[in-house]
Amino acid sequence: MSQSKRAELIRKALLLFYRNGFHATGMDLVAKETGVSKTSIYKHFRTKDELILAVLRLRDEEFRNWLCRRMEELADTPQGQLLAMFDALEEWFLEDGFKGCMFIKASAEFQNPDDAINAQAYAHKRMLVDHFENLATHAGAENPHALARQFLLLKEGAIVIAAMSHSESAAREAKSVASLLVASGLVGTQRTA
Amino acid sequence: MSQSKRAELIRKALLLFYRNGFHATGMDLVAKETGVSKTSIYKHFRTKDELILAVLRLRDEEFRNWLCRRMEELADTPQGQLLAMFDALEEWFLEDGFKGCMFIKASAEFQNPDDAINAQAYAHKRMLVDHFENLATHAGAENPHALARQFLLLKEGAIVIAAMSHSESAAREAKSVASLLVASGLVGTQRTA
DNA sequence: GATTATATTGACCGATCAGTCAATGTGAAG
DNA sequence: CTTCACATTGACTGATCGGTCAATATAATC
Repeated sequence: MSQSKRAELIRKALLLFYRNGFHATGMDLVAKETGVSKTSIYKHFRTKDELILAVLRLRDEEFRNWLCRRMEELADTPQGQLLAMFDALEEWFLEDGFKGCMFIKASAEFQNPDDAINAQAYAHKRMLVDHFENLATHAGAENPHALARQFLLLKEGAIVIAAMSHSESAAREAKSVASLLVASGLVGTQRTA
Repeated sequence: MSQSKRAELIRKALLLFYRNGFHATGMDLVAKETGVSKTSIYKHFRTKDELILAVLRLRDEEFRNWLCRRMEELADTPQGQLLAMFDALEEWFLEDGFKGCMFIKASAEFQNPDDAINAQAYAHKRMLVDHFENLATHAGAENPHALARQFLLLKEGAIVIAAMSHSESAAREAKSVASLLVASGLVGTQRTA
């Protein structure tokens, strides 16, 4: 199987898992939708869980790339980019087919802490918070780590509520809280940039 | 089937669904664990979805009762009770067997907005936010509705992160943000109570 | 105690689950 | 053109899925 074929298989599997859920999506459906026989799929992924892990790797790369890029495009200062995250989230919430965060859902369906899927889902969040902390540091925050964790809190809350309420308004609500945090945590540093 | 037997069945089913997930928990397991034959179960619940709805009704009642009661026990002013929610959440996160929010997980596993399970999961959140809004009103908040929505945001974010990280620290982080919100949204009203 | 209505049951249904295997197709080396 | 290594396949496995049914146990009525 060529590299591109494999990538396309993972991408199509991602859509199926994202739309229908992990347990609710059978490998027969994955085979039918991708046009690749189940035997071939199992030649490249020893188990369904391994396919899910590959899907999560792709999603992690694509989502973090998209979010970080969008934050950079929407603002040109560290604190501006932090706040712009919620504008990017709002765009995401408004997309057709938005169905919440794939990692939250993966963690919810595979709750065992020893499960590789569970661990990888959380790893995605840790990488995000690391990025936030970098930005917070460059923004001159008093406590970059704490600020980053608070931003993660707001981001996850907004995603969950957006998915459950089928509305994008949580993005703006989260941003208003985030603005307050930035104003409060950057006291004494450049706040007008 | 007596009322108590039925209630016990729902309670045991709740534990199974909470621990293993909805799709991942088969009705055969429910029958085995409750000691009630599958046929009897289906005499009282026409489908698995109806059993899940009954489970969610029980969970909604128990969880909201517990949270509201705990908030009242931990503080005696409206704004104190709002903030005490995060102390209550921390207690919950520290409980053995804490596995996140059942309604978030139900919404994640049944994503179709037309699905009764999806609707009922969100209804739970709306009832919570109504309670928050009541408290915010009595606390003299400038914009009780907005404050309530922000509290929901923080609560859901804290739950998701606590479940994913297998740690209770998100409760305190959320409370620190909430304190800032209360201090900022109650300007001009009694703030020392 | 006989009769009737209701609960409950184990066995069973077709469909689907994750995963496998013998057989076939395919492309490169000789 | 042959051979050989490998990729791909449809058909199949036993287990489990949600849900049903004829038969049995139970309890109330007369």
